[in-house]
Amino acid sequence: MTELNQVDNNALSARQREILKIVIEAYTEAAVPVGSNTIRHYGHLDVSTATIRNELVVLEELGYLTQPHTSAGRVPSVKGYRYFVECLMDQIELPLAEQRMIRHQFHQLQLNLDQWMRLTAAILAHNTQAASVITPPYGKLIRFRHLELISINDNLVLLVAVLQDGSIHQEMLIPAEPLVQELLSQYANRLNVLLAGKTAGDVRVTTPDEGTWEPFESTVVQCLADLMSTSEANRPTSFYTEGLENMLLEPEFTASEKFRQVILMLQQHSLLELILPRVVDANGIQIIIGNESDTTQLDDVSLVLSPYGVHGRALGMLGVIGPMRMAYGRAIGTVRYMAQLLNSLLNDVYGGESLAP
Amino acid sequence: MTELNQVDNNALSARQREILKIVIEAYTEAAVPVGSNTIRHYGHLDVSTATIRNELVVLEELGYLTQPHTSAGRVPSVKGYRYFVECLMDQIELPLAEQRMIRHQFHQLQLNLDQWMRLTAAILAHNTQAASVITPPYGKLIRFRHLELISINDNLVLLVAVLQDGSIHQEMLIPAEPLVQELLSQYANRLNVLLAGKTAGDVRVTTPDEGTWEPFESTVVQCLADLMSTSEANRPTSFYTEGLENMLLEPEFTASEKFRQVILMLQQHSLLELILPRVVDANGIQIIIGNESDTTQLDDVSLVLSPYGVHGRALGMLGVIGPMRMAYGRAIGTVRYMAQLLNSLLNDVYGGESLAP
DNA sequence: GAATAGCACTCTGTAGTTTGGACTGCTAAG
DNA sequence: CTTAGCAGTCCAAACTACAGAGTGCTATTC
Repeated sequence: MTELNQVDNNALSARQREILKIVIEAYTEAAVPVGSNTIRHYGHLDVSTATIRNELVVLEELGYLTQPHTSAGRVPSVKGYRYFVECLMDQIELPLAEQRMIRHQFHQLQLNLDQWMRLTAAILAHNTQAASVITPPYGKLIRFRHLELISINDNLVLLVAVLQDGSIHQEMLIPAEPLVQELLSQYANRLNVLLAGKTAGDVRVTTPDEGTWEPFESTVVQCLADLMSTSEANRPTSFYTEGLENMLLEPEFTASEKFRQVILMLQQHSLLELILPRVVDANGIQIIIGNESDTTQLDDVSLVLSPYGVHGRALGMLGVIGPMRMAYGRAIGTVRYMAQLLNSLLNDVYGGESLAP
Repeated sequence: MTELNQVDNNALSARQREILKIVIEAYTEAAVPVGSNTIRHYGHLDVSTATIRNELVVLEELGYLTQPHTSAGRVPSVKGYRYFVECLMDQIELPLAEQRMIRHQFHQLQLNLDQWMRLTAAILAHNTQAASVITPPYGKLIRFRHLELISINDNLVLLVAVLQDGSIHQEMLIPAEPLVQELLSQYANRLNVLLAGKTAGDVRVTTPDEGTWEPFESTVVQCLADLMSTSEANRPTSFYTEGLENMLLEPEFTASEKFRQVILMLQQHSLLELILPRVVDANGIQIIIGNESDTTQLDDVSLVLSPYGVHGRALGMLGVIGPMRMAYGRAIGTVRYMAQLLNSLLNDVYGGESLAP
């Protein structure tokens, strides 16, 4: 058995894996470097501390652990965390009672994506004691579905556009001359027929069956096309965050400079530019630990993120941001459940065939 | 001259005012208790430090200054700041060049309240190096203006409602049985005629001229009334914040616990419940310094807030949150300008007579 | 050869002490 | 009223001493 493990130089023995797991779990709890004594008592390991120390040296040489200084305990490295989440971690599913409670909270809401997102953010933050993040779902190649033109006053028209990913957009337009509601409704009808099911590009080049657009119709088409391409430009303009205050409770962030980087990153939306595409293109949960991302801004945090949405049509991202020593098991369980829940909610609502191209 | 001041025991002599002003300005800059020596050089005061010290004792006895400990310099008290903003402060108007630049940024946006609010928050935060806050404007007694019903799919109808304060609301409804768009449009027309100009309460009790509502019409009326009363419940559900990271740069917030309180307060929306009514009911800029508010959560910060909106119809709040030693002059100048700017933008758009009841 | 007991060594964090400096308040003189 | 001078207070930074936690190594046991 043991020999088998030693054939492959990079493989860890069962005992080494056990020790690595204990180090990570203990460090996650206490945020203090873990020494051989702690390890021995934590997991009822029946070997002496000297033996454990020998193994620690090996684990350190292999890069799974680091030592802040001689004569301190060990701290997991990024490589250590990575190995942990891939091979050692106990998968935690959200307890059924909790699942039921969460579903209950959702059923008390109306059919409003915004409210769903807020609740999701709140639950994620509360459940993981970390900061949470959620973007709205956005489509890749969105088709037009329906528009309305509403006269607000003589100088102002409200354009409401519904796209096939279920998103709703509103924009104010200023007509060159006052237009009565009746005329606006005519325009809307004509446009609805002509543009139905078209993509942004097609919308832009559409012309009427005969004659040309009225000036205001041109404005509307132009605005609609812009709005659709922006939506496609794979960057939701906003996202919700909750639970930032949780991070301030962690010892590694009381130093405030690291925390400041996190806040900055959230406010600059660099998360969206850098991480979102990666999460949405993957399928399943993405775990990004410390410097595995390409930004130094994220060097001191870990992310557990999942795509969600109506598959093939509109995808968003949700997840949590926490210290590298976050409770990955719990975080993953919660993120996975929330993503599934939103998936099914969205599919119930927007998933009917009638939305298909 | 001097005697005149001394007649009233509570009035400060010109020199005392000068000294108080210097203390506050120096403390605002350096965040370090201010001693008699600093005062002498800061303002080219032509008296000895001993004289200044005598005056400091008086100012302290009157409650304008405090001493962190014997043999430290003086720090302004809440009363001191209050006197400063009311009597001593140099009013700063935003430089014209800056005003122009800001207007320019706004003109590049579309007619979209959301975008205006974001830009405002960004400008406020950047300009004052503090955190900024802005709520949407909300009405007190809102009247119905227009609605549209849009069929999303067989089981889903989108209700878009425009109210007379210019706000737009959307809600998803599930009809008991599938309804075609044509029928929905009929419903919408009928409702638009019957409900035009009504308040939430009136909407709720409206019945058709003859017969009764169709079941789905009832649903719509119900939903509309709910939505309008929520809007009136004088609590915007959301607001924007920017520049939180600025606060972390201030020495008083690196201690993180105070900062945590600020974040908590923002996320719990207690700002809305506690402060918003007070700001909106007042007219003009409100300055709240430290414990002048009723929440201990705000004890360590100051707020400079202003109402904005279409007067008598829809009001919101905007402003900044910073340390008590914030640069009040600059903050007030910026807040005032942004409020005026939004006022005029909103009035241009929503202010036409056609919106009047 | 793997596991272990024992021991010397290293490093940190904390508590106690010292010292320099920045102020103040008071007093007496201008 | 103003000011120079001075003694006294308090803090913050620097230094020292020390206990505690933990390691790595070596000699020994199984």
